[in-house]
Formats: sequence, C-alpha cells, structure tokens
Amino acid sequence: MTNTLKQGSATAASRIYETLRQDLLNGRYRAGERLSIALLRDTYEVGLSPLREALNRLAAYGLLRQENQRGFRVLELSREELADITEMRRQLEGMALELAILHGDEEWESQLLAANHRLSKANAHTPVVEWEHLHSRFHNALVAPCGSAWLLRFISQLHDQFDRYRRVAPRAQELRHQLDSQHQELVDLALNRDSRRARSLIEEHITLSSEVAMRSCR
Amino acid sequence: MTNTLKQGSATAASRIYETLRQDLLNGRYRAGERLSIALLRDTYEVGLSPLREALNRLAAYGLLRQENQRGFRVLELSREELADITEMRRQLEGMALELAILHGDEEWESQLLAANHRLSKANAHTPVVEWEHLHSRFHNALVAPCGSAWLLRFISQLHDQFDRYRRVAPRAQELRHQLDSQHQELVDLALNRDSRRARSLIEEHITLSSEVAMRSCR
DNA sequence: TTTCTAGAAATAATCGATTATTTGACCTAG
DNA sequence: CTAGGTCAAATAATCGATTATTTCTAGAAA
Repeated sequence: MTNTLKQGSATAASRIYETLRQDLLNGRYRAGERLSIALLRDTYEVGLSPLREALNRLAAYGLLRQENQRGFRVLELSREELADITEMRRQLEGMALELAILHGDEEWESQLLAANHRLSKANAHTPVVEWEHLHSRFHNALVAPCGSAWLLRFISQLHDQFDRYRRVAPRAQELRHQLDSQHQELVDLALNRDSRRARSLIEEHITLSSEVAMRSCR
Repeated sequence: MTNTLKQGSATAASRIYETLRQDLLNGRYRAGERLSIALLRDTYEVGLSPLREALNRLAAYGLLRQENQRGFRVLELSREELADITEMRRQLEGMALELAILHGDEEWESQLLAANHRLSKANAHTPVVEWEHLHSRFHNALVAPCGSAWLLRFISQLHDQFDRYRRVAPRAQELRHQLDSQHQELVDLALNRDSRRARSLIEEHITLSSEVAMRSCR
C-alpha cells in the first residue's frame, strides 16, 4: 500500500517511509537490530519528525517493532514465522487467483502476459532489486482483478514480509529455473481459466520458494 | 494489535492512538470527515508530535486515509467495502475456526466458555461500548489458538473495520437474539470439535451481522 | 565475586516555533 | 457572467531545542 505517491509532491515523511521500507526489505539492517533514531536521521539526512512518523507507519505495517520508550527494532526472522507467512500466502493468493480467473477480462490477460514477458527477460545480470520488482509486479498482475481490495492489501503485506526472508536466501540456480517455469505455467493456466490447477500450482510455487528461504533461515 | 500497552508506561503517542482508535470505531467522527490536526490537539489536549505519530499509525492500520499535504480523513463507508470486509471475515474467520478446533486445548475450552458466559450476561442495559468489547473478546477467544499470528492479526484488523459499520446500524432486537443464540451454538460445535458445522455457522453468523449493517449503509 | 545502587551518559519522546503548502476569497480580463 | 490569477488566511509539515526515560558505569556492601 504505497498510498503516498499518488499526490504530486511527496512529503519528507512519505519519502523516508518508502526509502526505509526498501532498505528493510533489502536487508540493509540486521534482523532484531535496534534502529537508533539519531543515527537514522544522520544517515538519511532528514528531520526527526518526518523520520519518527515514517517509523510509526512501518511499525503499524509490521516491518518494525515499536517498544514504548525504547524506540524501534527490526523484526526477527524465524522458521515459525516464515511457515506462518508461507501458509497465509498459500491460502490468500490461492483464493485471490481463483477469483481473478473468474473476474479477469482481456485487459488482465494482456497485463499478465506483459508482466510475465518482462520478468522472463530478466537474466543473471539483472540486479536483485530489479528482479524482485518485476517478480512482485508479476504476482500482483496475477491476482489484481480478484475484486477484493482487502485481499490484495493483505497479500502485498505478506509479500513484503516474505521478501525479507527471500533476501537472506542464496540464489539457487536450479530452483530458480523451476520457479521461473512455474510463472509461465501459471500464465497458461490463467489464460485457460483453469482455476483448480492454477490454484494448486500457485500453492506449490509459494511452498517451493519458501523452502529455498527456509534452508538459510537460522 | 494493541501492541503498545504491554510495557508499563504508555507514551503519549500510544495513549492518543488508542483513544483515537476507539473514537473512530465508535463513530465519533463522520465518515469522510477531515480531521483537523490543530482541533484534535485541542480536543485531546496532547502535543502535535505524539498526535501526528498516532495519526500516521492509524492511517497505516487502515482506519484513516492520509493525503500528502492535506492531512488525514476518516474513511468513507460503502456497501462495496462492507461486502468486501464481510467476505474476507467469512473466509479468514472460517479458516481460523477450523484451525482453532484442531489445535485448541482444554484451556481454550475454558476461556471460550468464560467469554461466552460474560457476553451472554450482557443485556439491554449494557452500554454498547461494553457489549462490543465482550463480543470482540468472544470472537477472539474462538479463534485464538488457530496457530497463525498473521491470520489473527488480519482478523482483528477486519473486525475493527467491521465495527465502524456495525456502529451505524440500529440495534435490531429480533436479529440480536438470533445472533446471540449463534454464539451459544458456536461454543457447542467448537467443544464437540465439529469443525465443518462450526465453519458453516460462523460464516452464516458473519453474513447475518453484515446484513444488519448493510440495511442502514447509505 | 556478586549484587545493588547512585549518578552520568545516551537516547527516545515531546514541545513550541517556524516553514511550506493548500484553500478560498476577491479581482480582473475575456 | 466565467475563467483564470493573485494574495491572504488556514492548516499541514517540519525543525531545533527541551524534557523524560532508559542504559551504562563505577563504586560500595554483602
């Protein structure tokens, strides 16, 4: 829910929110690390007020933990939470995909093909950040027309959570291939409106990508 | 996720967050209303910084809409969103109840009986705020041991959203009775570990309470 | 050594004032 | 009249300084 980019001029708080969110997803800060407010202010060259507002948003969003009088911490990583996030993604994205296949129109089909094309063009030279962006876009395109704003919101939120785990995992090439081919299959099943198989496949896809992360977690 | 009461001394920001959250759920502010920051500061007698931090949290949580340089607004109410929230609650609470019935232990059974008892003791003289609190506690007790922190988080969030709609609905006595008896039935089915019927019933329960709100929405 | 307790240092939270942006009234040109 | 533009008032956002709380350190007593 990057709700702040809509209006033209972003405020300092919105800008630092986006920057911090990206840095958190990209693992710039260690899990469990305490974020010193004064240090952050110097690092990002931003005032205290907008910084604190951004930190408050991130805590409410679930990327930081806030303890009264003790500032902000990066959330820990744990196998248990990864399992939780994975299972929730399976359920919610499965549900959303079925709905999207039910409601999606030709415009959706085009967008989906486009997103998949862009993602498949990415290769070993593509920077991780860039790939993650395209990947994110693809999965979003897949479920976009599900018809439920709240479902989409929860899915994005879980995706952000999952990215923190994906980030600590090594880029396993063999699995990478398998995951990539699943993207293609997902498009095919979606265009054929085969919601049963599409749902099974996306669940499998999520489980597989989770397993990659699970290996290197702790 | 009232994550801020844990530590002993709440900060001003945490206190005003909770107060504002309650006031928003209780319909103190009209849907779509713009919240003047200066006015809020005078009303709640609190400084600007903690107030703005609370507003930022509420916006990230989904009870307010934040527009850059244009402050904060109460979210609108719409039939479409109520339908969305209702369907999400059906799916998520249904899922959570099945899991809770699978994992819940004797402690859960006791807590559930207790919560139901307290709720059923409430009568026509009980203040709405008090009843909503007990009702909330009951539904929370029902799904508490589902095993997924994220699922519980989403359910609470949707519950808060739903409460805004419940608040505008009149206290229809006939339906009130039906809803109350469903609470008792839910406890019975849960204790009998009949997850299929329990799931159907909670879905029906949610739909019914949604219909009450739907009538007076717009 | 361990535990407890000042007191100092570090850091989070808050305040009051300032700056930047938007809103709305008024005016003028077409 | 209406459209567009300008200025003043209102209000949101931000800054710099202050206050409150926690954390760290060192010394004293057990």
